[in-house]
Amino acid sequence: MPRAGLSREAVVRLALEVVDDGGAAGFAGLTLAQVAGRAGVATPSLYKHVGSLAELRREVSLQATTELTAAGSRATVGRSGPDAVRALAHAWRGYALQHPGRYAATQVAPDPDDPAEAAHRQVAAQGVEVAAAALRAFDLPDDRLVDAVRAARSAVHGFVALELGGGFRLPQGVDASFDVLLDMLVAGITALSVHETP
Amino acid sequence: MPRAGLSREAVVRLALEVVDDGGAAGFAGLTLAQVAGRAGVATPSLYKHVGSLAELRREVSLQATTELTAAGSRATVGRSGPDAVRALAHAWRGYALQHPGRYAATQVAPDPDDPAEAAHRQVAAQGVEVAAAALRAFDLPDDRLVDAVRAARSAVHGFVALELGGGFRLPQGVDASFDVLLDMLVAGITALSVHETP
DNA sequence: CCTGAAAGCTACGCCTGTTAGCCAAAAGTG
DNA sequence: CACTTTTGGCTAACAGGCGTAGCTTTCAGG
Repeated sequence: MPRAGLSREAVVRLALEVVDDGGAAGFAGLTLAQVAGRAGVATPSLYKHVGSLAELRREVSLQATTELTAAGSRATVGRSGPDAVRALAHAWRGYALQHPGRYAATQVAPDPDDPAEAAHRQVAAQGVEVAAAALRAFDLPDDRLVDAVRAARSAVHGFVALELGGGFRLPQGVDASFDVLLDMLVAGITALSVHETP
Repeated sequence: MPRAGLSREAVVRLALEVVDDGGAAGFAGLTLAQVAGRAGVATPSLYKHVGSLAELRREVSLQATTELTAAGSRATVGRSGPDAVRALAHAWRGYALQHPGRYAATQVAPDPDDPAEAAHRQVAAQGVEVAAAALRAFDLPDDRLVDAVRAARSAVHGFVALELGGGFRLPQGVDASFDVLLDMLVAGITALSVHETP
């Protein structure tokens, strides 16, 4: 009986394939049996490379969050102000539409206390950092910056979540609605900065 | 052996208890075994009242959606314009914070084709109707109204989803951030109506 | 070449949901 | 009141999930 030549990285890669193939429910439907099936291996064999299903899910989540952060960072380099906000939002939505399963994995917040999730917390913080940097040109004070980042994340995540969940019945005009939402967001952030000048 | 005196309604009620006790993950963690445990009954006995776990979940989802729609409707009677938008948003968030499990149940969109989910589709449509009515005073044309409703749902749902999921690390200022988000939303919808006057 | 670690495997336990079939309790009927 | 039918429980069993224990085989290093 020859070996399959698995490794921790290979198992995570196969898990990502399973998540990708499962659509928006791919992350919730991730199962060790499916990963083992793709690897051509019996399920318990995976435990030689991964501690548990929960750990594998954390690994997938970390990978997806890293990708999402990178996409946001890539989209905003060389941009500032409203341009940066729109580019960031489109990058987020684009990632979510292209990788619905991975995007769902992105939305599990890491446990603030678990030391095993330190890396996860760090990359999540980097993502917020990217958003904050995109808003730098608005010159907001710290507490308003927090409000603005939260508003941006809420607007985009809410839209994408509803879109992926089938919450928008009329398929037409979804892109246009997103642009309208971004208009509101940009105008709102701009107003925030204006009101701050004494 | 005495009977437990169950009924379909009683099973759904117990399922709602399980969902409530499970926090934000209560809906995902709903299990027939837990419901049976609360009813003091063996798991297979539930099948005399409910066709499957999926059907029970649909029932819970229908109930929760009905409640959320009612809360929105109650909050907006006698209000219009920005006042109505804010009241609706606060009603949505209030329901989500008070009943995180049921709110999660609210977010599963009914299958557009399944005839068994006709009631679910109807009450979901009523919820959108309530939102559209709250925006009536802005006098938006139809396509802009769709954009505005989507923006409102996206902003509030996104905020609540991140809040419940632990996405906001700093516990302070969350209420204030929500109010800032609503300021942006109201201003954005107002701007939509202004731009429409030729 | 030999030894030991690593990577597979099977078997098992416990948890889900679900179906089948049995039996007693309740409800309807002459 | 007695009898029959329906109904709401039960146990047994199966499939499929995660996870553990222990065995065997492969591979790498001395």
